[in-house]
Amino acid sequence: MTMQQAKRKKLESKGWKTGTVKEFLNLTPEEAAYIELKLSLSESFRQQRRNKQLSQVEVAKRLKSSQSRVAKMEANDPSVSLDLLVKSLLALGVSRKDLAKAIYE
Amino acid sequence: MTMQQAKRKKLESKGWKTGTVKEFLNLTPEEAAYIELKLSLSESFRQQRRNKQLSQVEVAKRLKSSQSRVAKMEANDPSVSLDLLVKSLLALGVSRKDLAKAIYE
DNA sequence: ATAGAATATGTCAATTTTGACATAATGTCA
DNA sequence: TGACATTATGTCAAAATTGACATATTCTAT
Repeated sequence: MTMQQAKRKKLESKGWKTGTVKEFLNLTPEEAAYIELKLSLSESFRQQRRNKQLSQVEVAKRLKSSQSRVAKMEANDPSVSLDLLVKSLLALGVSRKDLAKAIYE
Repeated sequence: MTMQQAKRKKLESKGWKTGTVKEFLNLTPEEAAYIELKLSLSESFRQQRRNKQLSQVEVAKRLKSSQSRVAKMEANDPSVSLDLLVKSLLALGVSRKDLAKAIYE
């Protein structure tokens, strides 16, 4: 399985249906970068939450959000903004440095 | 002039009126981090545009946005999202690596 | 000083994102 | 198995963000 196929599968498995975001392989570089960026943050967020042994309900309370929105953040749902992901990571205590790290990989 | 005073002035001079974002010095660490983050991206954006010798009108065309919105991005207006800033930077050709760099400083 | 370019600011309807809710699906453990 | 916790998915009204427009202000030449 190539790297591109892996990424594609990862996206398709979530809200980013093939038809919605067009074909992943056809995305312009910046579109692709944006989506991958969100994916990275989404994964970082779940990781942070799990490291802290918190349920989605508990995290939601901290963020003054809801369990369903937290689930969507972690599912990389298209309705979730970068703003929300970044604010949430910061709220979980992630430093700006770690954020930068999460963004670049 | 302390560092905090400098930052405060920078924020107050723009849309982030003292009453709106409360007192800068009273912000929680994550609120402060979020605002500073946007400020960094906003500055990076202007820098990118100037390096490319583009007017706001020209950049707006590339981004399929408007001059006024570009001005607001650079003014770090509260109505501008992280999403917009990040998408715009990517559209100007900034790599994910450089983005991470811009975020951490 | 004055024209014209560039940038800033205010407003608004349309679009997007939000928390919340209901409910379904999955996981866990006795 | 079955109760119970956790996570996922769909929907929606409220809130936030958007591009666009008008207009004001600032900058840059001559």
